[in-house]
Amino acid sequence: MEASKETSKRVKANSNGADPKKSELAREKILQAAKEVFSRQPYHAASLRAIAKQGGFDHPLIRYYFPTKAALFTAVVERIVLEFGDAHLIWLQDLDTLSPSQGLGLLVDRVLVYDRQYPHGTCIIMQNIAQVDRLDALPGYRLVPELFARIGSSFRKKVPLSAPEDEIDMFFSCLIAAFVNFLGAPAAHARRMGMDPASTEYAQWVRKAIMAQFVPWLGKLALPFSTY
Amino acid sequence: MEASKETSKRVKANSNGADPKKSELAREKILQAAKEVFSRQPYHAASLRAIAKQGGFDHPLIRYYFPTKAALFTAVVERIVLEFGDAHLIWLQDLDTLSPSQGLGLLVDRVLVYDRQYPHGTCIIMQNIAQVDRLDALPGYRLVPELFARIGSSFRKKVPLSAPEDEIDMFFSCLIAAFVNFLGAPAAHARRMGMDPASTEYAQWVRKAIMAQFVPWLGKLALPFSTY
DNA sequence: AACTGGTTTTACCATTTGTAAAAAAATATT
DNA sequence: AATATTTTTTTACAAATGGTAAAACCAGTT
Repeated sequence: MEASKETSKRVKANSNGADPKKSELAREKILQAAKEVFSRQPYHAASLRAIAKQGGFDHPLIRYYFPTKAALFTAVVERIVLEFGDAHLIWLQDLDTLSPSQGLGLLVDRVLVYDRQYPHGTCIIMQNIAQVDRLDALPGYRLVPELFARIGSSFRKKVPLSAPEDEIDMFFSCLIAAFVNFLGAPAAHARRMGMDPASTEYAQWVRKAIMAQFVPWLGKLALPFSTY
Repeated sequence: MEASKETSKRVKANSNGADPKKSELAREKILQAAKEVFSRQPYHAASLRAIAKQGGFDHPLIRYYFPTKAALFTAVVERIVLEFGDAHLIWLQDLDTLSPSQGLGLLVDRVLVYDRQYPHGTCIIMQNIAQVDRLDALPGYRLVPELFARIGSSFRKKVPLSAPEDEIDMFFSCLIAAFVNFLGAPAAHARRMGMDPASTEYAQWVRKAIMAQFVPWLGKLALPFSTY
């Protein structure tokens, strides 16, 4: 019997006494393969067969766990948005006591470490970001702007700045755009300087670039009477 | 008889006495429709039929002027790269006598005016930039990194700075990335602030954002003994 | 050993895609 | 006006895609 509803299958797998490993593992295997492929190609260019080949299974297996391609992509986006949703809270911890340079440096380091471990998130976002004005063509992708909005309000809360709200929003927009750009399309920038997009050399380049762009600006936004 | 070679048709159209308008106009009409569609969708998601519908003709007409979809996309990319290749020389004129703030301001204004008149270039670049590590899948797209490299060396020549070459390259990479990002995917950023991506309000936002990010940095890179 | 449930594969379908050739229409040439 | 040439449309096709159903497989249970 096939899993028509999102949860019914998992419930079933859990309910039949034995460990739910088999089904859960297969679902995970599919999600992982999809993540891989969707991070290399935009939604419409990625095919279910390519995902199946990537994961070493046959493409109708996908349908057993996800009713449509749209549902699979949505699940992938949900996953990475959840991961970012947890991670960004940690990224922003304990920055308020630091100087602009120290604080932003710590933030960048945290993001870079995260991106090394989970490199797919930014890539999937970047692959499809130019299509955000057609959200109907990108199932589930509306979660991405929503995520950015949430990270934005976290940022405003956890990094209190004295500047007017507009300017802080602008700063944040540019910062997150830079991260998505440099981490989500590393080849576009690394190749220009003859670097390997996956190298630590490039990661250090990104660090330096973001610091150079944003530290002076952040300094201007920071509380003038704050004691670092 | 069909135009197999790129130029043979045009030559023929020119050679038969009368004005070459008909053929040239049709070719232009197709290129224009393709530009429109390719600026809304990445290469693989855009179909020849969608382009034909956009231009109000039947899709096999495309093949009469362009042997394949790849050739059409290449022609579009060649076109926008040529346009940028002319335009960027003007953008960079007479900046060297200005202060970082004045010079960058003028540059940004020039780019914004250009982008308002030719909004497709940055969009087409942005739609496909995340696939730049698979140039075999994007016919003609290699011209884009090549263009960026050329603009980069123009920048270094026309805007002489005292900083080490690495830093200037880094500055330029970030600047062009910001332009491509903000102008090539305007909806992604404008919507976040509740703006219309095509509005002058958003254009002014982009101006302010780029100035805030890059003026202080440029100040550090500028010749310390230069007289503005 | 036979059965039962969940899981995976095989085979297939309708649609869309890029491409192709031939027919039709429009234009130019004599 | 009749013919030749160029341009456009009609029609068709093979490949790839998302989706579907049925068969095969596999693990426990009886």
